[in-house]
Amino acid sequence: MSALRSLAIVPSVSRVETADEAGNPLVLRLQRLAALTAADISALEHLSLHPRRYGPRVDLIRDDVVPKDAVVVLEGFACRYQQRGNGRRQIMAYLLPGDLCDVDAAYLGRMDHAVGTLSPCLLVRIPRQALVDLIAHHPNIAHALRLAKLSEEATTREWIANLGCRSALERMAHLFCELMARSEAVGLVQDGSCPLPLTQGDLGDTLGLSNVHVNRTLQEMRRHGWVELRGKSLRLLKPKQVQRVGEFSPNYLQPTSPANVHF
Amino acid sequence: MSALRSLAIVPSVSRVETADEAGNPLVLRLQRLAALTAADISALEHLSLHPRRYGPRVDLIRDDVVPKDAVVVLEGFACRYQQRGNGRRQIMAYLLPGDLCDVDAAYLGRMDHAVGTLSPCLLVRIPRQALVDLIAHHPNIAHALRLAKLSEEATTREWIANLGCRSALERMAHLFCELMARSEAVGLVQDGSCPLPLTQGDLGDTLGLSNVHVNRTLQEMRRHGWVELRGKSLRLLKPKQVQRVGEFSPNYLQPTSPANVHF
DNA sequence: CGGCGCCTTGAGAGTAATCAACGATAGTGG
DNA sequence: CCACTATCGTTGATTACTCTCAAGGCGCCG
Repeated sequence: MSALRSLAIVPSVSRVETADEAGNPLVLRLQRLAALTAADISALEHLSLHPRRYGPRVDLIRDDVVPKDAVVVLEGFACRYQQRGNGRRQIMAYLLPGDLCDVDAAYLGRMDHAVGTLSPCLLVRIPRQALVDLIAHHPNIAHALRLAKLSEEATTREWIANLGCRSALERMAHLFCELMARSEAVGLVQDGSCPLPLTQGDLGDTLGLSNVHVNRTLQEMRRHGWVELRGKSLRLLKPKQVQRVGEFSPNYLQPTSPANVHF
Repeated sequence: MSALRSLAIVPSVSRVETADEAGNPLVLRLQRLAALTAADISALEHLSLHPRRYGPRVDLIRDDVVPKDAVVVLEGFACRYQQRGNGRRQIMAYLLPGDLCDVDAAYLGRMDHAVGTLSPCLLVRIPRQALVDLIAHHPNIAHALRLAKLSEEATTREWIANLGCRSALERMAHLFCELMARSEAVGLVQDGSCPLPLTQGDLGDTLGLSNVHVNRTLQEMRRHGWVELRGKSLRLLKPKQVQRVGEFSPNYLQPTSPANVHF
């Protein structure tokens, strides 16, 4: 893995700070999952050429619709969610920068859930055919996308465990650890802080808690000196303790192919 | 869909009741997802030739291990689960007859969860290579497996919604509806009853409830006259009401390709 | 027959939801 | 520039759902 990482290192002196200041998050993400050639990287960057800005709380793919293309998040947080009859909303997955939503759009029928932005976002929509071509001509990318998908599935399972057998405090600790790790993987951690552009209501809809209880749980975390929330960013002051409380282990976020498993 | 179904109908007079009395559940399952040729069906049946019996509560794939092959359930219930540090177990998916576990074993690294039987089971393990060959030579099966995977993912998301924003009674109602629908899809519903070879403890580990509360919730469902639990089978006496309470809609269980969506 | 696992019941404790109100903040329009 | 409004965060009081602990019953298998 460290071998793969070193491929990603670009001398920062020579880098121009462009629109994507920190590098293309999709490239950063997939580079952690498979070795990419220069051609692979430029193909990915080509995909991200014409992103569009979206406001917060905007639906990208509505429930019950047949999606036409995939979505890549470049900036901001989006999510998969379901609006329930009793007025409640359940968020079933976060889409962070570098995440690709519905790669197999080609095989998808009607959506059983919606996809929408949480914060303001910079997004690219990728037509079905472009995705098919990409996968056909770039086996490394295809492999990385498969692993990314496995990672998403594992994350979904982890959320089930989170909701099913942890207290409010434990759930929140686990979620914060996950967000920190995922942010780190796409270069969004600065100074030990990662972005958290969510309202307490959003957190509640994620963790199955009321916004009032989210508020009190956050206060408890602050009281323990575990976390600091300032602006829209999160800092873990005592990462080890938060991980222990949330029973967090980052393995599920970075799946490896059998070929890569040596020990 | 009804066109697909009719392909599956075999004159029952001419059928010999063999070990798999009700037909191969894997075939039944995949036939609902794609049209299969006689060659496809015989290939699937060939896979299931040498099943093995397992007792209840037996681990099939342990946590933290690199799985070597996929598993098909022919009889009984298995599950994906995670054992948590606090002594709790969270079940993250049920594997019913006809379900194929870890089709992409070829791409899987270490498991982040375990797979084990709940009830006594009849199972087949399918070596990686056999699966790769099957997919390569049977495009219809490959397609059906993709849809089955989508169905599993949708089910996992649905469980998140179940845990995150429903009461004990609602969760249980939803789960029972799902089990009934999935059983129906593989010919396991007889007389309005489907198999439910689970203990109340298993249900608790699925729904994020204590076994005591599962017991009381079951009593409430019986008191309402909604369900009947006898032997190890479940009958919905007032299916409509149970569906309403659980906000259940079966769409997520049977994904369709865009090509199949006409209306 | 004894033991074990599972189901059942009761009592009490605790966690989280709901309801209601107020404060802070940011964006909007006059 | 400031009032205005909406959204979000915070707090208190009360309710309710679910858990834990404890004990007894039932049925099955050795």
